[in-house]
Amino acid sequence: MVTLSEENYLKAIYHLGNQGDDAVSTNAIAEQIDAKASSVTDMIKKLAEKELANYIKYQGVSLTETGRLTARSVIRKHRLWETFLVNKLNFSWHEVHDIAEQLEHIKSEKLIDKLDDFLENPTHDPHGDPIPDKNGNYTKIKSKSILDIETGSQGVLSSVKDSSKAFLKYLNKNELALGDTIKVIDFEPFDDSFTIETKSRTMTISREVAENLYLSI
Amino acid sequence: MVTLSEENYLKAIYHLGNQGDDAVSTNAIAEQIDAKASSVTDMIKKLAEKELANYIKYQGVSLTETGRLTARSVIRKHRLWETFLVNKLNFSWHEVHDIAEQLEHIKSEKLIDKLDDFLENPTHDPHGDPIPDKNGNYTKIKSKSILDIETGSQGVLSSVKDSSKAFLKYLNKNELALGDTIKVIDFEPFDDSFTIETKSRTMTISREVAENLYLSI
DNA sequence: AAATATTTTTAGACAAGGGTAAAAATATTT
DNA sequence: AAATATTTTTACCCTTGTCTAAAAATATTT
Ligand SMILES: [Mn+2]
Ligand SMILES: [Mn+2]
Ligand SMILES: [Mn+2]
Ligand SMILES: [Mn+2]
Repeated sequence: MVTLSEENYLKAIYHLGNQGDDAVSTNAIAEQIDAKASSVTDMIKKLAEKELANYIKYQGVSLTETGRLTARSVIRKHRLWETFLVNKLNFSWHEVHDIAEQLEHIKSEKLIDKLDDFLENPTHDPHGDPIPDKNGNYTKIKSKSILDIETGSQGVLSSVKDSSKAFLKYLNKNELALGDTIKVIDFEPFDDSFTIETKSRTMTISREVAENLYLSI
Repeated sequence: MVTLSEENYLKAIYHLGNQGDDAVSTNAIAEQIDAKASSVTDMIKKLAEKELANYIKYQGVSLTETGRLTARSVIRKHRLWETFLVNKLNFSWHEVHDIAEQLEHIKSEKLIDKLDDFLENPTHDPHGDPIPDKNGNYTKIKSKSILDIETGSQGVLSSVKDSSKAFLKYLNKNELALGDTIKVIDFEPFDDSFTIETKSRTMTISREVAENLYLSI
């Protein structure tokens, strides 16, 4: 039995440490989870005790195979629930994270499998992130940040790196949505800004925004 | 802020004590919640401290108006989720209780309102129990247990008093479902059994079963 | 290579929720 | 009205998950 809190830690380690492969620092987890470093040390010990994590004092923590699979199962639930909230209940993509953060901890294999079917086995959540299948497998759409795309070429907005409410609301305000075709028109070295063109208009975005928009070519 | 555990206690007191009006004994709650009496005493004190319950030592506990509304809100969530599980995810009515027991604690007003709309504002859950509205109001379908119905008359199965897995599976096996028209054909005083007639067949049921079937005339 | 700064761990405390065992209060029998 | 039985409460204890403050280890500067 893995507790709600343990699930949150596993997810944090997974995301911070390249799917749990790389060692993650106590402080990094503390910031992500919004807890103190001492609390994180305690929890890490418990995860190691349960063989969900590999931990060497002062050397950071990574996930065992079981830990990784558990993390993926939580992520699967999180992303399926987000998809439900947006596709079925008509939430906007900036409203769903906090609710999914709760729903991801509901314990029932059957529930999540039936939800998956009900949603017609979606492969990506409302933020363009891939949804792991029952076995934890998924394939990420090959895409590049606008930072790494040559001027003149175009692609389809397939995911956003930052899923914070603030960024998603910025995109809503500027009528940028997943699936939109975006062409990179110009790069301005003075302030590192980009000019992009969408179906409806041409606009300038900051480096910070460009960095978070991923296009598939 | 009312915790998950507090919500479960409020619900128990509500159900055991005539919507929280009557004083409920410590032992009765302990049995319902599956906890020890001493734990119940502790929690009751907390609820009284938060002004969710009225408590006099050795005299049992009832709900305050706030406590009652909170209980109804949890019941509303429970029954809406059960409806979702049966109507949208195709669960059978005997499988949903335990999952709803978890889902009822998800915190989001907006979620439950949108779920309500998505389900097209159902008035009753899969067991025939009424679903309170946003304000905690509901009207119970007027119905009578088969025990209290005269031989020869008929009605529509509108709810089941016992929602246990065992009883619901018995009904499934015997092809009895909400909405079925049932006619009470005979009463046998020897063993208090009843003979009933449904669209498809005539069958004999025990007193214990009859007691749990509610018909609206 | 020291000195200093930062990170991580340890030690000790606390609140929530639950349990045991014994004491106190209330109910039921005799 | 006692005696006995049952229920409820109290007094402690335990686990989970968190925190603060201090100690220890590791990193970074000088
Ligand atoms: Mn979570
Ligand atoms: Mn997402
Ligand atoms: Mn519950
Ligand atoms: Mn129900």
